[in-house]
Amino acid sequence: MHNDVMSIGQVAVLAGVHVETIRYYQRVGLVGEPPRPLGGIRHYGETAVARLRFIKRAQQLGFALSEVRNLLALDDGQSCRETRALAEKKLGSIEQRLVDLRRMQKLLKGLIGECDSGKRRRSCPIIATLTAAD
Amino acid sequence: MHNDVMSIGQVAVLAGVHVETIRYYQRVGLVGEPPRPLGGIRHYGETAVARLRFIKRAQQLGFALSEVRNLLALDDGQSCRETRALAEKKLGSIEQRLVDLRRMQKLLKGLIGECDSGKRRRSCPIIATLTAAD
DNA sequence: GTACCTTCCGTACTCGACTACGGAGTCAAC
DNA sequence: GTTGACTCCGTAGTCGAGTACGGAAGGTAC
Repeated sequence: MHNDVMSIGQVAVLAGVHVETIRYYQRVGLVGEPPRPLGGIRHYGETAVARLRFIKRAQQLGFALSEVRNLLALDDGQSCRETRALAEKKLGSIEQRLVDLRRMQKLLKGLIGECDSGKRRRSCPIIATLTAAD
Repeated sequence: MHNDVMSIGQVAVLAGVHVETIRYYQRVGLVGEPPRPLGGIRHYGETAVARLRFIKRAQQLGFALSEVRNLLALDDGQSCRETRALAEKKLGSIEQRLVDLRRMQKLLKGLIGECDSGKRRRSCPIIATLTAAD
């Protein structure tokens, strides 16, 4: 370990992803494939692990792979303004999603509360709301 | 309109969905297909519109079609307890999603703030964080 | 009666991020 | 020298909720 002659399986373990995921990233060009030494097995280094971790972290922040691709292009760390712009765009979409989810949460909570209050004896308020003519 | 001899297109307009969506729901058994009068065109009634609206409303509350299917089975409005249980389960998953998104929001905000503070001159804090060895 | 719109029906495709499968080759251990 | 694990590679399938396509038949307006 910690050298430059790792197999794809070792890289996968270190990066915390499945081998198939690495292959998939290679297919879509998110990570490169090291040359294959004459019909042998490809050797990977620490940088491969680092790149995979980068991808996984970005995903955890909510970035899609297509966006991660852009982030990787800014990997030199010199283009802070572009990176910041991507982050702000993502933050905006997350906040929109939060708004939507909070609305759903509120509605559902209200409906569940109505069930509890037992005002409408005859029919379930949730079903009644879903069925409402308007 | 407002009768029981509507075409699928009229139903679609009234329910606010695409014709293809109705067909799709028919395929997956979410809504039924009225009989086809001898090679002619199927007639739909108000109940079809109501059912589609029910589905759309449930979706807006965050229910997946597979869950809507369960809700539809409780459509008599008599099984308030089961309905309530489904709503609470959904509420729970929405709240989990809210937790996740708030975490992302916080992290992203922090990173963007670091960009602004300009503490780290040399490299973009966002990239640096994504790249971090640990 | 014909041009045009809609319906009917089946099949296939979309997106995103993988996961599964299968056969062949490679490598290390025993 | 063979077993068994791992790698390589291509193709195909998964999930959810539709969307697209295309040909045939039904219905309507002029």
